[in-house]
Amino acid sequence: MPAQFSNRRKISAKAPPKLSKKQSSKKSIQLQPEDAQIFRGLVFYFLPNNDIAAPRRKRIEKAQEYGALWAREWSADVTHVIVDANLRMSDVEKAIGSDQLKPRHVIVNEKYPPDCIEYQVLLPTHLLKFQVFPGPRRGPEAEGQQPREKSPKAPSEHFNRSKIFATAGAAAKPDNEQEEPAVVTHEPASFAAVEGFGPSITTKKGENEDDELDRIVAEVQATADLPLELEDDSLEPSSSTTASDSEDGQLTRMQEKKHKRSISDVVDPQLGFSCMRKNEGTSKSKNPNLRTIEMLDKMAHYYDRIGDRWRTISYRKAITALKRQTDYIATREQAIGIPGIGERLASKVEEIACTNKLRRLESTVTDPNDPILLLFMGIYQVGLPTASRWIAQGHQSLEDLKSKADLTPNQRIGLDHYDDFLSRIPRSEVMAHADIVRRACSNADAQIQLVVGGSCRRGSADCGDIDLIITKESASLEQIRTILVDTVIPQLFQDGFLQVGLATSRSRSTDRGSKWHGASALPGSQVWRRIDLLFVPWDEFGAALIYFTGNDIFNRSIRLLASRKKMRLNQHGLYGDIMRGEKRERITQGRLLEGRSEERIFEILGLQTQHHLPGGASIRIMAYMGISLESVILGKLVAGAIPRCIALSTIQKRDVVFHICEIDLATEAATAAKNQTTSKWSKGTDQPGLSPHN
DNA sequence: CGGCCGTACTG
DNA sequence: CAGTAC
DNA sequence: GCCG
Repeated sequence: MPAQFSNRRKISAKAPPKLSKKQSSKKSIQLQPEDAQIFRGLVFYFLPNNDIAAPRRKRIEKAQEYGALWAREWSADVTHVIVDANLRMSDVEKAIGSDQLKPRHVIVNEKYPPDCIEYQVLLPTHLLKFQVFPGPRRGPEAEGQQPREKSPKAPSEHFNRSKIFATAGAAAKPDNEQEEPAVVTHEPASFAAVEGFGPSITTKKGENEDDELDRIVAEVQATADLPLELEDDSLEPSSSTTASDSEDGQLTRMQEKKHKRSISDVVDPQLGFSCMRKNEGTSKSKNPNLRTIEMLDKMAHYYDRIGDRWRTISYRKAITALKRQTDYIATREQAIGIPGIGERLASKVEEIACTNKLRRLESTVTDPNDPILLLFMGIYQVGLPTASRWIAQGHQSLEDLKSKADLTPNQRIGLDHYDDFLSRIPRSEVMAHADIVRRACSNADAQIQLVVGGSCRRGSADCGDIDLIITKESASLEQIRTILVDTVIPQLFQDGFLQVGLATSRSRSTDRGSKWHGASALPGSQVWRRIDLLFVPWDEFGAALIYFTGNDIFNRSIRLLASRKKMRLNQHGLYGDIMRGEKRERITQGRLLEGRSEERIFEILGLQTQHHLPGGASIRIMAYMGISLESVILGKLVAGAIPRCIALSTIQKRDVVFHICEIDLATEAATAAKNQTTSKWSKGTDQPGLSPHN
């Protein structure tokens, strides 16, 4: 549905017929001279979005004079939401729908346009004066909230002194500091934190689950100082200093009293949990660093937009690291200890903590093409080069692209389903899609196995797309692909489930195709979802699981780790005896070390997964980034799917987080024997790869 | 200072 | 090959 | 951007 715009320039100059009908504006708008049109290319959506009230009408007209388009209805083209002063963030969400609000949307109050006009420039949008305040009773730390200004100095000094034994409790709150409510939430929040990961995971949590969680967390605390060293630390020997330094900063008050270097020195049962339930639908993330993360995220997007790949990665790494901090990071010293955060980022973290803004960021927003670039890059199959080219060609809106730009077929589809592909998919819907595909697979071949990968497998409450890993015991890629391509996929098209194929390895070599990217829609739904199928030969299942589960940051880390160990990791397997040339370029293909077992691959890489504890229990560790597999297991644990769980905890080593699930071996063995074939967890979220390895 | 994952698909 | 995506 |  095309948006309705009201702007004389647009209508008269280009006169697309479809836009003309809403041209009810009584008096025509007097456009300012071209070079004064600071809003050119921007699309404003006002709230309330009408010109009934005289002052607002005035503002709207003014904005249009300076080149803005007024979106009469909400649409994908909207770049800015201009909110009346008496409205709050909650009103915005209510009016537009929080699922429609994307990070790329600039939300500012009514003062923004006139101020910009006054200074004849697009002002930074995050300035306090332009901010729309959070709704009533939303938690004092709700995003966009302004923490009280604090002295930049005080926290730093505090930290210098208490570095060694900085516990979270002490660290987060210098004495002279009034308690930041968000920080205090630690305890209660950490319990609630894990909620939402139950097997059914919808959005609501039952109280019984909370109770379960309480119990489990209590147990973790009870057993948290088991003597245990997972020192192997494949990375480097000198690690212990840096590692413990950074980890010390993350200890919770629970461990305050411990002095020995027992597990409690490195284990924080809450660590990592914090990122498990990020963006959980309505309930906001409780991460105390949310504000900082948002700012850094904007910087990352900025660098992405200007094509600075490596800075983008650095920022994203820092964000990942920050996300799993349970404490508010307010100072350079504190931040610099975190792996992935160096001096420069640490300074920025402190700046954000102290001033609640980032000067560097404000100096970036001024390019008027920025919002358009962002808009265009949101299209599936459109990156920076393409987006820039289009802008250079004069395209200003999605409408322009639709009618005038030359698009590849896939880009056309991406454009037609712009909102669909950019919206998040609730976990429950991901499962529903997976179930449909699974059923179709079963009909074709009962032995086919299907695992949901991607962020879903990492435990996210919602996902950007649907990743399905498809394999079959003892089957080759060719066999699996044949079943899918010849039978399952055609059937799913016929059922009306699959809508289109986007990357299907049809044109090229028919032999080695291993992926199928397309779009699907639930019966009765008009919403198209991006769905990726990965065909995996049985022997490569483990490697494929890693590839398709890790986020890209995790995959890069673990592959880098492999290459440092003269190995190579890809979606097919882990290879050894790799010879690399001058610039790390590969000389030899290497020989296959392991491909089938996810756990074995971790083990070979030195990310040991099995440890034995005194008392006959053992723990199994999977090393996914931040959030993991174990989050899924954890959900199952909560539901009692795994009996006799002794404890759960998490350890961070550099930039890898280990989630630990301690399980009573005897019970585990008995259970495993009983359900021989995975049936226990093979419902969607889970996979054989996690079963005790044999 | 130089490296920063390794691969598949499209045009 | 470049561009895009995972 | 970070890291060695």
